[in-house]
Order: sequence, then C-alpha cells, then structure tokens
Amino acid sequence: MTPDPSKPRFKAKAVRLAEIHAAARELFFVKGFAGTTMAQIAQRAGVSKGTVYLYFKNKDELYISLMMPVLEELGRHLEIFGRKVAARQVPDKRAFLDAICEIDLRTYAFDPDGMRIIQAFQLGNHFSAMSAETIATINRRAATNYRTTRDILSQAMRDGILKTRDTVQLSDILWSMFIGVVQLEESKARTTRKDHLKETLRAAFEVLADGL
Amino acid sequence: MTPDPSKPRFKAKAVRLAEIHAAARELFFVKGFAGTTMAQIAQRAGVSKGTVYLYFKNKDELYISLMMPVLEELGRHLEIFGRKVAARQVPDKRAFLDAICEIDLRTYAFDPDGMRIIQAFQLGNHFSAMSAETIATINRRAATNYRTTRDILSQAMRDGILKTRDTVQLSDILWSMFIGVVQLEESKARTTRKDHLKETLRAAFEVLADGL
Amino acid sequence: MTPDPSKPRFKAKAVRLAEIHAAARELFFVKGFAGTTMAQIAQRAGVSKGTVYLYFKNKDELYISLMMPVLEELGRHLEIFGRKVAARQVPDKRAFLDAICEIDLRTYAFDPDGMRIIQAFQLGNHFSAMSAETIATINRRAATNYRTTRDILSQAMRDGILKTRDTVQLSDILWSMFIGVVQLEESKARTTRKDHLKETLRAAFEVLADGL
Amino acid sequence: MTPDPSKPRFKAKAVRLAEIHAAARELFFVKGFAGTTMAQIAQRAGVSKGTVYLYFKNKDELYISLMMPVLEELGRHLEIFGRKVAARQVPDKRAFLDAICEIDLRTYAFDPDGMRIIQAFQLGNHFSAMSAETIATINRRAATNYRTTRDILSQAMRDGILKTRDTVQLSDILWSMFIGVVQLEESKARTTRKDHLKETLRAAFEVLADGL
DNA sequence: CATGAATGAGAGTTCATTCAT
DNA sequence: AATGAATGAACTCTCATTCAT
Repeated sequence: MTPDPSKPRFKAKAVRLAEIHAAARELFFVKGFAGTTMAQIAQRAGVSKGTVYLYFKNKDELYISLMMPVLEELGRHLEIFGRKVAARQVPDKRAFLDAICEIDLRTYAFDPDGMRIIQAFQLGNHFSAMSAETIATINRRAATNYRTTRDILSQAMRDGILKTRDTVQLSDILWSMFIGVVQLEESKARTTRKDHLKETLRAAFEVLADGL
Repeated sequence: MTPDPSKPRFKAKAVRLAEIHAAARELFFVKGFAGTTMAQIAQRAGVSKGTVYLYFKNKDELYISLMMPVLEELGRHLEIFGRKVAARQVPDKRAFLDAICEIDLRTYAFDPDGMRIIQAFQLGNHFSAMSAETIATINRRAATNYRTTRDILSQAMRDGILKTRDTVQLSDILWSMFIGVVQLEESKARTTRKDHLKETLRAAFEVLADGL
Repeated sequence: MTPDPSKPRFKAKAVRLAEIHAAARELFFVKGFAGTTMAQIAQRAGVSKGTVYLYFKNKDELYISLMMPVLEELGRHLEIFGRKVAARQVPDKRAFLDAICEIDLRTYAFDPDGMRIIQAFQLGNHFSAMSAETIATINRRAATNYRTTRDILSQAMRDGILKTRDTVQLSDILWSMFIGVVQLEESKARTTRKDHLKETLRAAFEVLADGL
Repeated sequence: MTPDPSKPRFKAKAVRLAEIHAAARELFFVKGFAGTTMAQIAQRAGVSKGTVYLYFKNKDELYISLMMPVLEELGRHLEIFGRKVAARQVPDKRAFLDAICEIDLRTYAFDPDGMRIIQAFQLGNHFSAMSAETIATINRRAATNYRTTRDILSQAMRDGILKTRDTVQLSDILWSMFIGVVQLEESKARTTRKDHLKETLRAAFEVLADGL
C-alpha cells in the first residue's frame, strides 16, 4: 500500500505512458492509423484496453500525442542553430543549408513514425473527430517552429549569408522540400526496401544551396 | 439511402458514374479514405448503396479510380513535353524547369482533390484496408510516369540542357518539391484561406533552376 | 409480330422453363440453396434476372418446383409396381424388396439434385419464407406416394409375400433406409469422390429382406 | 440488440456461453444455418451482437460448436460399447443391435437439435457459406466415430456375433437407418405432433437384427 | 415477353469506448 | 489505478426483388 519511495508514483505513470507511446508508434507505423486497433496497442504495451484510456482520451489523442515530441525536438535543434547563426558561426549559404538539412535528418531520425504522423496531420485527413483543443495545441507548437525558422532566415539575410528574399516563401520551400522528400522516399522504401532518404535530401539541399 | 424520387430513375451509365465519382472525390477529400463511408458516397451521389457497387467492385476500386485520371493527365503532359525535349525545342534549363513547373500546376488544377488523394495514398495510411492488387495497380501507373520523367531528364542531359546528374535523384527532387509544396500550401490555405500554391511552387522551381 | 406457327408460344414457354429449371438444378446441387444466386441461375439459363421472375414467383418457389418432378416420377413407379403386386406378379419378399430398391434407385437417378432438395425440404430448413400454398402442394403430392406405398404393402401382406405388420411403420422404415443411405453416401461422395450409393442401398435392402 | 438492463451485466463465462449456445441451437433448429442471423442469436441470448463474437470467432464456429458435443457424446457411447464387445459381454446379434439402437437413441436424446444440425450439415446445403477449415474439423470428428464403429463391427464378426461382412457397408447401413428414421419421424412430428421416433427406430433395428 | 439498372433491407463482422468490479 | 467483458454503432458488401423501358 505504501508506495515504494524508490519508484515514485509519477515515475511509474511516466513509464506506463512511454510504454503505450512506444507500442502505439510501432503499430501505427507498420499498419497505419485505421489499421491499428486499441486492443493491439494495449497488448503490445502490456496493459489492458481500459488502461490505455486512462492515459489517453481516445485513439485520436493518442495518435496526435505522438507528434509533439518530434515538433519539440525540431524546435530544440532550430533554437540551437539560431544561436549559432546569431553568433556568426555559420560562414556561408552552403554551410547554412547543410545545417538545415542535418536538422531535418536528425529530426526525422529522432522519430520517423512521428514524422509521418505530422504529415498525415498536415494533409488534414481523419481528424474530424479530433478536439479543437488538441488541434490548437499542435498548431501552436508548429507555429513556434515556423517563427523560429523565419527569424533565423532573417538573421542570415541581414548577415549576407543568404540573398535577401521573402522569408515566408523561403521557409516554405525548405520545409516543402523536407516533407516532400520524406514522403516520396518512404513511399519508395515501402516497396523497394531501400532507404535513400539521406542521399536524396542532401542532394536536394545542395541544389537549393546553389540556387539561392 | 433513399434517392430523390424527383430524379429520373435511369440515367446514362457515364452520367451515373460521373456523379458517383464527384461525390466520392469530395468526401474522400474532406474525410479521407477511412473516414468516408460508401453510404455517404451513395447518398451524396443520389443513388442507393447497391448502385455504387454496380459501378465499382468495392471501396478500393472507387478510391483508385479517382487517382488514375490524375496520374494519366500527368503522364500525357510528360509525354508531350518529352517529345518537345526530343525535338530540341527547349532552349535552356530555365525553360526546362519552367515547363516542369507548369506541368505540375496543370496536373494539380486538373483535379486538386484527386491530387490530394494521391498524396494520402503515397503517405500510406490506408494500406491495411486496401487490397494488394489495388495498390499494385496504382504503383504501376505511377512507375510509368516516373520512367517517363527519367527519360526526359536523360535526354536533357544528353543535350546539355541540364548538367549530367543522377536522373533518379533529380526526378525525386522535382517530384518531392511538387508534393511538398502542395501539401504545405494546402495545409496553410485551410487555416488562412489564402492560396499561395502557384507563387511558392514557381519560386521553388526558380531556385532549383538556378541551382542545377 | 405474327408468332411463328411452327414454334407455338406455349412450347417456347415450356422450353424456357426447362432451361431455367436445368440451370437452377445444377447450381443448387453444386453450391446449395443459399450459395446460389438468382443472377447465376439467370445467366446460366441464358435469360435475364427479370425473366426468371416471370416464370417463378421467387427463389423458394423455384427451389421447391424442382422436387415435384421427382415426387411424380416416384409416384409413377410406385403405381406401376402396385399394379404388378395386385396382379400377383411378385413371387416373394426378396423380389418385392428388390423392386422397391430399384424404384428408389431409379427415382434417385432420375434427378439426384431434386432428390436432395426433397431431403432438405423434409429436414425443414430455410423454408420459413415459403408460401403455405407451395408447402401444401408438395405435401399433398408426398402424401399420395405415401398412401400408395402403404396400399402396396397391405396387398403384399394379404398375399403372404410379407409377414403381417404395421404398414405405417414398415413404409417408414423403407423410406428412412432410402433417404438415410442417400444422405450418407452423398456426403461421403462429396469428400471421397467415390459413389457407393447403389451397392450400399442394395446391401441394405437385402438385409431388410432377410429380416422381414 | 439492447440487452435487458435488469440482468446483471457480467456473468460467469460458462453461463454466458451456455446461454448463447442455447439460443443458437433453438434458432438453427427452427430456421437453419442460413436462415438464422447472429443478431437473432444475440437477442435471444440476451446479449449484444458483439458479445457473441467474444465467445465465437464467427458464425461457422458457433454452428460447429453445436454439433461437436453430439459427435463426442456418440463417440463416448461407442467407446464404452466397444469395450463391452471386446470383453465378450455381448451375447448375440440381437443384443448387439439393441445396444447400437440405444446408443443412437441416447445420442439423439442428449441433444435433438444438435443432432438435426448434424444432419443439415451432412446434407451439405451450407457449404459455400462455411470455411473449409470448419468443414474439415467436423469431418475429422465424424471420421473418428466412424472408425470406432467399424472396429466394433470387426470385433463382433471375429467373435461370431455377426456374420462376416463388409464393415464399411454395414456401418453405413446402421448409420443410414438412424439418420433416415430421425429425419422422417421429425418431419412427421412437425405436422402430426406425434413422436414415433423410438418405436420406429427400434422396429427398424429389429428387422435389421433378423436380417443380419 | 423480356430486360437489367436500381433498389434497400439486412447480412456478418469489427472495434472504439465504457464501466462494474 | 487497473481490468476486460460487454456494448452497439458503424462498417463493407450482397442479393432477392422490382419496374421503367
């Protein structure tokens, strides 16, 4: 009855949550949103169905919750890079775009399944049943990253690393390239079992670097 | 379920089919594959559920039938452009990429909903609910376009319009840019109600042209 | 417009009916009642679905109509045999039971599918949707055969061919043996692809002959 | 669909299962396999449709689960009798056939509906609606009983209780007599409301005993 | 007479969600 | 906090039957 002080309750709760998260991520990745059942997630997480509902209001919330860490990871990298740019530690556009490319790759590597969920979310499917609050939470986080990106671009233009341009348009192009390559290469990987994501993304950013 | 009795009961097959197509497109666009029911499609098309199955073997077939025209439209444009390239009617890389950009825009304009369905498909979220045969059919058609694109790129490189490069990688970059921009701009348009797709895509292809 | 006198209308009608009958019989035999669709029957008969409904009120009636000829065939054989018994042309119980056995076999051979339909009907399944009138028609015909059988048995007992016994019970035993063997041997034939119906039925009737 | 709220929501698994079994048996008996719906079964059992699927994988499994106990009951009786025969405790053919007859009657009494379901199955009318695996499971169990019967007959012949004969044929005759009488008497009972099954079956086996 | 497009009720089955324990 | 039996709405798909032509 007395909770083991070496294993505080909130810790156990966090562990449970992480286990469910992990189970959900793997299954959603392999079988997609519709193809994954709450029962499967519960089983893989080693808990009962009811317990999953103790941690997540419903399937949508669980799905969505998987993308927050990715957005936060991306935000962390962007901020670090922002500080580097502000400190004039980025010599030229080549290094600049290289860095962006590596941030994208690291974000992807951090959680490929989560990344795909972000894309599905951006595509706007299945989420009619999602609570407005959840959608707003996600959008707020995404907007923050977006703003950070534009701030970095502004700084780079002020410093002459990049030619002066519309920062909105440029950040759109960079993000589009990222998600476009991720989508295409994942799609190809699903049938060919070969993963060319890194090479293609790097090649793409090289072309962009030359063009900017 | 109950169709409007004021409508004539019998219609030209092509008309019925078009009505079902239109209804399906709109619904799949808004609610996604899994989120759309055959009953909804039937109701919106003004026919009974059974009638939908008279025209399409199952939900999969109906879904794929919506992307095929888009893939075919894209294929037509690519072939026309391919003949132009073969006839040396494309002077330089700027004109070349302009043309690709216009093909993308025209394909998108031909059927934006269909285009989005292609993306949702490429993202792979319905896979478990779709027969392997259906998936294969689409992939075959997509592969054809893919090959055509690479052939065009090869020709352009032989003619010195483009620097010699890996055609697989380059066609991936071009397609990724396209779908990335479409996804991002549609996502933004959904909340801001402003459509910047054309400008962003053209800007993106300009950068690419400069970089190649 | 003027009907061809060499091919009178009622003849054509009978042919159509026979074609539908034949198609239905084959399909019901192979795929069972529930497994056969009206569309399949129509297609095999070379007519449209609507036409089948011109000749048969519904699927049940069509199914049921297939057993009438069998009951009539059985009735014809019984009457012929009855006249033979009345004319003292059957010497002993062995010959008597031999004759019954051959009647059964000939009835079965006349239309095995129809025979099976009779059994399904007797088993009482699926016919909740059948019109009382149809059921009554069948039962009337069956009752006639039943009465004929008992009359024959009475006559045979009066003539000392068979020991005096309860005719109801005896006719039940004979019919039970017949349908029991048919059911078992068909069931076995379905998996072993070997047809031992004749041998088994003859052996069974020999045993019965010895026991009576 | 909606269960009686006055009933306790949770029940012992075995009780629930028995309730569903009972409901299914009654309905399959009256309306046949195809004529019975899962919804009807659920309603009669006082549970929701989903609950039925909690206990049985599908309609097939539920159906077969109803015959298995009967086949097993028959198997038990046969084995007991087999041991008696092996121990020379059966004096003559009359006692032998009496015993078989009583086994049949007891098996029938154990579950008349289940017995009828076996017959419907043997008649083969649901085959297209039933998975090959399900069919095989039943056939395997039936084959076991069949083999036991033949072993018993062989032993009886070795002991001179029965005249030497083809055991396959003889077991077929005995089983045919049983199912034939069951089918006929049930059919008659349905209209006359008089049950002569026992008498008819005993009379039939007496005749067979005399004939063997 | 004949057609076959259209119907629509209803089948089996799944699964997110609830709630008594 | 955790369970999992139970729910029931919703799904895809079938098919006997009708009826305008």
